[in-house]
Amino acid sequence: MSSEFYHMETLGQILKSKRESKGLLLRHVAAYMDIDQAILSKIEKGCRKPSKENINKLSEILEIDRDKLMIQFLSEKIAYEIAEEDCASEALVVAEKKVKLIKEQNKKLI
Amino acid sequence: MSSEFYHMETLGQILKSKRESKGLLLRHVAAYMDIDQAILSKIEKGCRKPSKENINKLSEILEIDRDKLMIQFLSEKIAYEIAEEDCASEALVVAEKKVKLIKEQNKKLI
DNA sequence: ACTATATTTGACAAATAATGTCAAGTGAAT
DNA sequence: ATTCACTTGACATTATTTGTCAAATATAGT
Repeated sequence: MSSEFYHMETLGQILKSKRESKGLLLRHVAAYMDIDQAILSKIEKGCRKPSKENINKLSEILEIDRDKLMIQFLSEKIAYEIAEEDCASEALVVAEKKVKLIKEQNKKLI
Repeated sequence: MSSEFYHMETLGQILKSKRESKGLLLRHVAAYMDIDQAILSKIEKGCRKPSKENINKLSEILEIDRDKLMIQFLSEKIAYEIAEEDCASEALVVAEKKVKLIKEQNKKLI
């Protein structure tokens, strides 16, 4: 039933497998991103959160759709933040409504 | 169409209206919570995030269902964090899947 | 096993953000 | 004008995040 999610890739796994499939070393990618390779290693290992700029650079050099990476990044961050709460799922449903509302309001301002 | 959300109350509004309907002053509630009343004022104004302990105390003294407050709190935090992203809604859908997965895995560990 | 190279890890400092405290400020009611 | 409730901003303190570096570990070739 939940088996479809069992092998859900983490952001780090996506990044690492893509980097390796392109034959790039940590230092190549880190140099392009202008960060220490230790940080990139930790991002791949999931011990460190990438910044948005990191995400942008990674999507460029690894040729991964930026939205795909960003969705991965945001969803991991959110899930990690709230998973311990019993009402986590309900909060997400309400959050979706709020996001839609905020977006509509932003539209009107343009 | 989105009018049902138009008057969606914020956490601060819920807290303030409930406090006032109970005839409590900021300093009463703040004393019970063991925080400076300036902080409580900012929480009601939305300029300050309450801690989980704050939420617990508030739900007690204002007699608001703790889950209702927590959902309000978490959903606001999440929506605020990601609303600027185009892929915010998609991220929330993925986050829900991840939360469910994490919860199932936690069950198995018990 | 030795070497060279790639990756991972931990310690530490620096920068940034969250939090608490306080006093001055605003506004409404008397 | 005084009082009371609330709000705001400045400031210090504390916690968290971030960057840097070197040592440790793993991996592959010989």
